[in-house]
Amino acid sequence: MVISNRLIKNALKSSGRRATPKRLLILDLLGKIPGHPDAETLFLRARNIDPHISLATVYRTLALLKKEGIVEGHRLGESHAHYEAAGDFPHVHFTCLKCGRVIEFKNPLLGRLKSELRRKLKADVREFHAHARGFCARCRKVRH
Amino acid sequence: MVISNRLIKNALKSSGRRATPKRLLILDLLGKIPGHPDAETLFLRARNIDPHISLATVYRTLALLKKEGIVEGHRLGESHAHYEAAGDFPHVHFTCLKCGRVIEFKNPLLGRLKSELRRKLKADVREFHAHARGFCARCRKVRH
DNA sequence: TTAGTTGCAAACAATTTGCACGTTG
DNA sequence: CAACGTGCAAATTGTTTGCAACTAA
Repeated sequence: MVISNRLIKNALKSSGRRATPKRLLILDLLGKIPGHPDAETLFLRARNIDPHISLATVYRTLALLKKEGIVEGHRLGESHAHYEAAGDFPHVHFTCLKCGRVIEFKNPLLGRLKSELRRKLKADVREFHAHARGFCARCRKVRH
Repeated sequence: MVISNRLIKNALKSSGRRATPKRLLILDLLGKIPGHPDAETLFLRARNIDPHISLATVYRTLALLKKEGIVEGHRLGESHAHYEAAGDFPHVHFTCLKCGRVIEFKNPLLGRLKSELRRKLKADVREFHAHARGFCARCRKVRH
């Protein structure tokens, strides 16, 4: 999910925010790093390009982009959050308890579930996310 | 979701763990406290009954019960975890961003999604949880 | 020019851990 | 008695914040 810079600039500008190089960099990395990087990973990767960027800026940017609905944060592991560009086809995140890899599972049932939720609860659903944990096909066999 | 003490005792004993009064107390409270209490709430409630219990014990017990598959922990808000007895009919947790209340939404699509996941990924799915955030029917009208 | 942004270090909140003592089987 | 459980305080982890300096519109 890569997001065009112009779209972002407008989204930010319209709420009085600035599209600074650091913000664009973080967003760019979010589109380029495969999987679902956490704040630390984004920070390290960003520092290769902009050596003076701070972890605080990464967190502040992620918080901002989340508020704008441009990125989503999920707690895939136990402790810290992982981020991804929003707007992709709805999917379940499956985390393997042994090897740790995250598999995205796309399925139309998710979209249906979301609309059911909207309809039955008469709620304005802003975020929707499903997450599963277990042992992936590979690891379930070799689990000591 | 109340869980019988005998079941627990056996589950714990079989893995070399002891069914201590403190552990049974916490489990009992998990069944009795409505909604999805967090560790702090459980701790305060437990202290009314067993004044010497510590927060560390609550956390250690929750971790243990989670490993045994007896309770589930979810990150409903942003920061800390909420807990509930496991094994209930699968449901979505909807959190209202304004009033904060949590609504459980039961729907058969969830069960179907879980089996699809199992089947397509050939994975051993241990936990499955869906979570939504937004504005509930009441709050969406009055959102200033 | 001025409101918005950033780095740095300190603050925070939730959770975990080391250790000495208590408890259970 | 041997292994497990617990309280306490200290440590850790992930994230947020105050503030002075900086920068984009």
